[in-house]
Amino acid sequence: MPRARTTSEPRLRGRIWIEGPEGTFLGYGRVILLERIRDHSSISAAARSMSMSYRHAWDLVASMNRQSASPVVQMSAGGKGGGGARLTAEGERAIKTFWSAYEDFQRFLETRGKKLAPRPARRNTA
Amino acid sequence: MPRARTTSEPRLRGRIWIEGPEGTFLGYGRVILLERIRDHSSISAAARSMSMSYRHAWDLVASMNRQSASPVVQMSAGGKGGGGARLTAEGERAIKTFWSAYEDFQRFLETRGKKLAPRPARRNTA
DNA sequence: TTTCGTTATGTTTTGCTGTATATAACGATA
DNA sequence: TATCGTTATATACAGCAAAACATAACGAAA
Repeated sequence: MPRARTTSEPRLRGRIWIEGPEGTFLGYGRVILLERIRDHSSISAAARSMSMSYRHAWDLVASMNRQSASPVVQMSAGGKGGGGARLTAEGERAIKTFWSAYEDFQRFLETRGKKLAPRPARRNTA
Repeated sequence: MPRARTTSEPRLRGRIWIEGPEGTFLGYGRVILLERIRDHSSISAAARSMSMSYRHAWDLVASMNRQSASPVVQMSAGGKGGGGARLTAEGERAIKTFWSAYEDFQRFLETRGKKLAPRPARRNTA
């Protein structure tokens, strides 16, 4: 018995990201992380809030900092509360820059998706 | 010693694909595969030509066929030459549909990428 | 009926990405 | 100086997607 054929209106989807010399510099997940860091003033708290391992979050921040002209997150270890992290002005700009492009992209997907050639109605084979 | 900071003009990049009920229906790799199948009249030859495992290629074709109103590739096992595969008219249309959206997307990336806020020249800290 | 290269399909292995775990360094404050 | 929760970093583990490997089914033609 042949596998069932399941069709539906095809939908155009996609992703965008901003590349730096190491590969990805800013993407959807990284920007969410930056926002959480801004809100929690802590990489570990930000990671916890989105069920991401601290290790992974730290690596992402390090990658972004390396590829940015000036750091997007400023960290400090030790001291009151054990330390913390702070989103820099450059980080704020990075967030704005990405969301702006992201919104334009969503609009592109929406409008271009409507132009996908619709399949013709199935001809009667009887 | 801190890690080297390596910056460069940020570049906007991305991917698009057409989704069906199972997830991806058509993407860049799948379309290349369809073109190779058309050119070689064989799934295995197409897979070889792009260093893809036959198993993987077959799975992709099966996925596309399941999600299309009518199959994009017609296969036959046995017979002269062992059998083969043939791109259908629906498959031809799928290729055209994807490349058309893909080209528009590349244009979007190009034009929108230019609008990425350029970083200000580094201020002299001396 | 044997041969041939393909389609068809199951099983095993590999490689990558992120998670989990552990430990040291840090530094303001009590 | 002892404490505390964070940053910093190494190493081991897990999950998943693709690759690799193995084999059966197929059917035209010799």
